[in-house]
Amino acid sequence: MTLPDCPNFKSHFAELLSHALHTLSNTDLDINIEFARPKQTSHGDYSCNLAMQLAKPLRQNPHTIATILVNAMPSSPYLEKVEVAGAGFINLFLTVQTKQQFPHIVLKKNKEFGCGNYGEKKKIQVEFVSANPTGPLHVGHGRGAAFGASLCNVLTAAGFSVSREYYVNDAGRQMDILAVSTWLRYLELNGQSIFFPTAAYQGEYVRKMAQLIYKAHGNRYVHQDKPLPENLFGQKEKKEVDPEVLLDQLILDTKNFLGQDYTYIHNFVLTEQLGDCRNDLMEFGVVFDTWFPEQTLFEDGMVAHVIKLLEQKNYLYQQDGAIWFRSSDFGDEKDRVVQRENGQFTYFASDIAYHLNKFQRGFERIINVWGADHHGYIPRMKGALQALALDPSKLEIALVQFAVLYRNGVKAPMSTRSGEFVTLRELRQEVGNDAARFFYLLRKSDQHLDFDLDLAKSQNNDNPVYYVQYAHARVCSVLEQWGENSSILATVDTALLTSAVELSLLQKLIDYPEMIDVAARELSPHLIAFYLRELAGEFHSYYNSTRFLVPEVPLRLARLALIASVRQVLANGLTLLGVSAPEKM
RNA sequence: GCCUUGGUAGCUCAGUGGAUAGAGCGACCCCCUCCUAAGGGGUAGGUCGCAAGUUCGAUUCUUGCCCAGGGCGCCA
Repeated sequence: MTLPDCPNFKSHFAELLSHALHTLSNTDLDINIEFARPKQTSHGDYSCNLAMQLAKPLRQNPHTIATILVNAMPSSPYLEKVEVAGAGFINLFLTVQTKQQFPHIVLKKNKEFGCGNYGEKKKIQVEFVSANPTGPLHVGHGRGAAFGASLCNVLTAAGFSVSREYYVNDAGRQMDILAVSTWLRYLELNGQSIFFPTAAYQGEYVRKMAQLIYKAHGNRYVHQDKPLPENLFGQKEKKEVDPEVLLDQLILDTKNFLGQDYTYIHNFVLTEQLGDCRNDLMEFGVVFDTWFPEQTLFEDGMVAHVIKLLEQKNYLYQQDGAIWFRSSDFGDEKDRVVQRENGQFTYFASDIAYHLNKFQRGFERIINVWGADHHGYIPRMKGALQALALDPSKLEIALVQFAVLYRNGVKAPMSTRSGEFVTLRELRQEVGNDAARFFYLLRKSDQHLDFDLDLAKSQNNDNPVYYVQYAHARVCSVLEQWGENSSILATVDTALLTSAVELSLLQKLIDYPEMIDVAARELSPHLIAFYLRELAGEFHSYYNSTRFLVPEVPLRLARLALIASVRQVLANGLTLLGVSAPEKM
């Protein structure tokens, strides 16, 4: 017997049971027929609780129903037997021959094994990271990057046409604060004794940018011909003065003072930080199809357009000098400002324009990967979409919790503005890209991640990533010692794979495509990391219990075909996670 | 106060409306004349936060409570 393709056993069995159900009852029972993978092998390869679900509506005991269903089930070439057990479980056992086909399927499909058609080539956009270019990426951003990149890989494998996007906040107040901070440091380099506000960016990288400007242009941006604004000097931060208000005043002063030169400083720091960010992510194996600058939304009038639209639909009003959007009409707790009293549009305003733009680009699904601290932002964004008569269900938000860092058992500060944080680059250098990527995905994205830096940095050999990679390297080593062309393994006889550990390993291979499918449906790339650890574990057991390079040629070939399949699946999974699959360790 | 996410082994965390709740680390005991010991096998370790409810069945769903993280800006 050969399997034509990679069958979806669960849906196949569901059809069989559905057929049986129809012969049993005329009533239209709307029951989802689901299968579980029992922990105990004596409970079969798949088990179904359909009979228990039917017990109440049919008013019969589940065991009787199960027996009737099993007798009415059409036969399947894949099934060895079907048993009724326990309280009324229907347990299905695959034939050994069916399982033994899988090395052939895996080795024939190679990199394609696990790919599915759930996505039906639909266009889907995933926006992630999108950190403000106001400083180096920190380990929190790293989590979003690792999650987003792997999610995109999984969605691609599941058959979507994925577009990866980074939204660049190059137009906001934070960029102004960075530009001013840099200019102040630059003034210091020029011997000016000025006051540096605590609310400005304190990081060392700001001084470095100031030095770059100083080296290239000397005192060009001091504008010695006129006195510096008074606000730069002697401003003790008094308690009654809001430091943010002070900062806004400083931005205004700086813009007025520098005139056209302000644009130079602003663009310089933006280019520097964005370039740094891009390189950092590239080294981390995270690439984007589109870098979308917020600035363009202002330049091409999109923001003005969207404000006008909302105004026409009467969703805006003026109060306290600002313009508000009626997001509370759409379930938000309160209305939100779109234009500040000082005339500046808020981040929210340009974000509405951005999302209108996303919808206009024709994506069937739009996924935003946000830090969980933005969860309160969701109702107003969806509200804005509704106000614009766009379908809010097309927009899905995947929340990623920030990583909370611990150093020497103490929570490490993670503020970009204060300049105290562990950067993604530092983390990558200390634990390596592979370990960092894997570590991030070893827990659910929407869960808090307690990241003990000392442990992570010292972990190295204990890190689960090496466990998985080692399994891959071991297979490579065995195949190398075997020394023949492994392409012949795709067609060798596998009927000699009969031990418990071999059958369990075969079943694990069978599970892979379904695991990918679930990971895509649930936007959960962490499932891959868990799967790989289990597969590697079963392989290591196999390795220790069974010798592969045995003298008997047919047995040797069968076992090599199995471990070559394991290697392929490990490599495929690691690729989705953005982790390398080394041939030697 | 409101929103949100958690509370599962000593620690870090998976998992599931089903059958005997798992892994890694840590502890203890074994296994290299043998394809890489970055490995394997075993032992110990649990009131699945507490209490009600729904259900044939709840650690899983609902509600309440306790504890903890995060969010509640004319920042992004």
